[in-house]
Amino acid sequence: MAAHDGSPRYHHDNLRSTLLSVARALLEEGGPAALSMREIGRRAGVSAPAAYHYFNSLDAIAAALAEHGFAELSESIAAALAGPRRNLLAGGIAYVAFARANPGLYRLMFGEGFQAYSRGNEAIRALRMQVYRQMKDDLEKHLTPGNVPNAALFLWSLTHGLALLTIDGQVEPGADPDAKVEDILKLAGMGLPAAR
Amino acid sequence: MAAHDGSPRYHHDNLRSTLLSVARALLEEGGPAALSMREIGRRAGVSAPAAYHYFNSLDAIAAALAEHGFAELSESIAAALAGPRRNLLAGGIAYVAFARANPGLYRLMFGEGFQAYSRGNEAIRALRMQVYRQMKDDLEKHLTPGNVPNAALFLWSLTHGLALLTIDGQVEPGADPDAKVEDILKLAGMGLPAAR
DNA sequence: GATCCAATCTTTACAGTGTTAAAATCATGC
DNA sequence: GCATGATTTTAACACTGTAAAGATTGGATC
Repeated sequence: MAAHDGSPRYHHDNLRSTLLSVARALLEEGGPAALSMREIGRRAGVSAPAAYHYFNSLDAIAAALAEHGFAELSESIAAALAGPRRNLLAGGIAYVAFARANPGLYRLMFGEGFQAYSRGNEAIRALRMQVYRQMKDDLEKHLTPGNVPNAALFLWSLTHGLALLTIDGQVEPGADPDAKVEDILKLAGMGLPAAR
Repeated sequence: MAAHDGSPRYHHDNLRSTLLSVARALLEEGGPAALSMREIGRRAGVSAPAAYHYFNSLDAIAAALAEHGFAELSESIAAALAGPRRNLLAGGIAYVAFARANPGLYRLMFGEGFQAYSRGNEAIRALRMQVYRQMKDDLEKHLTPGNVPNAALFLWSLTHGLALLTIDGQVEPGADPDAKVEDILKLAGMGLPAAR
């Protein structure tokens, strides 16, 4: 079969990355539960078992997507921390913005997503810890060392919780979502408003 | 067939509640992903379609479990708020303790759990909002009204995030988990420790 | 250029799932 | 004692992930 026409070729050009991008689209359309080997194959114009040449299982595809996601998230936070505002608040805003922009991916990264309680999760837990570490490292520039561990867990819990509640539709978005996030995260810096 | 011997009877005595308790056990063993119509039937000693006399779908069983969970959680929080400490801190500790005691259920209540983005979730979102409302109502006793919305979202995010990170194994438990939770939640009341 | 090889993809098949439809069984009213 | 309605079963359909075996292809070697 000639290679220059549009007819479907037996050898796909770059199947591995096609599979991943198709899977990502699927993930954002229907959440982690919508990831399906057969549907991925279908959309890539290939039969389902073809994917097994590049990934051992559906979980492996999910893990690759999550890995990408962690890299993106980490980079996005780093950019915010190094940006014009140069502070933790900017990092937190970037964190929640990432979740809002990629809700399916964020759920995959931090939700059950995988066969819950199974092995593959070890790698994911490590990647999560890396995000945590990133936050912690920045905190060390601002706090006395003894306070860092609790402060880090405090901030991570707050940001993570806010991100999840946001993509779960439990927060009415409002006109400027970033501003709303900023309002909430600011409370972390000054504690609760004064009692009346 | 006589009814007084131990032989399996055609009519199960109280199948509906048996199904629910079996499902709950399954949920805590393997998380929301482990919920399976056929396995539920198997454990209840009944064939799978039997369950359809009491529930329209697997999602309906999950929804019933979640509903129970919200009632339990709400009651547990209310008890803490009315208990000897009578403050929000006690409520937050109870909240996280509930998640730690019922991780599978908590994930079902607040995770994807269901066919993500599907209809059934409307009821769940409403039940979540009820928990939120409970927290908000208590906050109104302590804050000037204008501050309540943001403070409530702030506290819910923090508590929810901490609960999830805890059951996801991202927080090293330590000797007294409740004390650790208390340490973190206390930071909400006084903001971050002073900069050095 | 012909031939072989390894990589790539397809077909086929198996075990499992949720769910529906029809048939069987039972408990209970008359 | 029998019919009725509630309960449960069996059989079947369409779907899933994945393993095994075969078909196809591009590229290296002669």
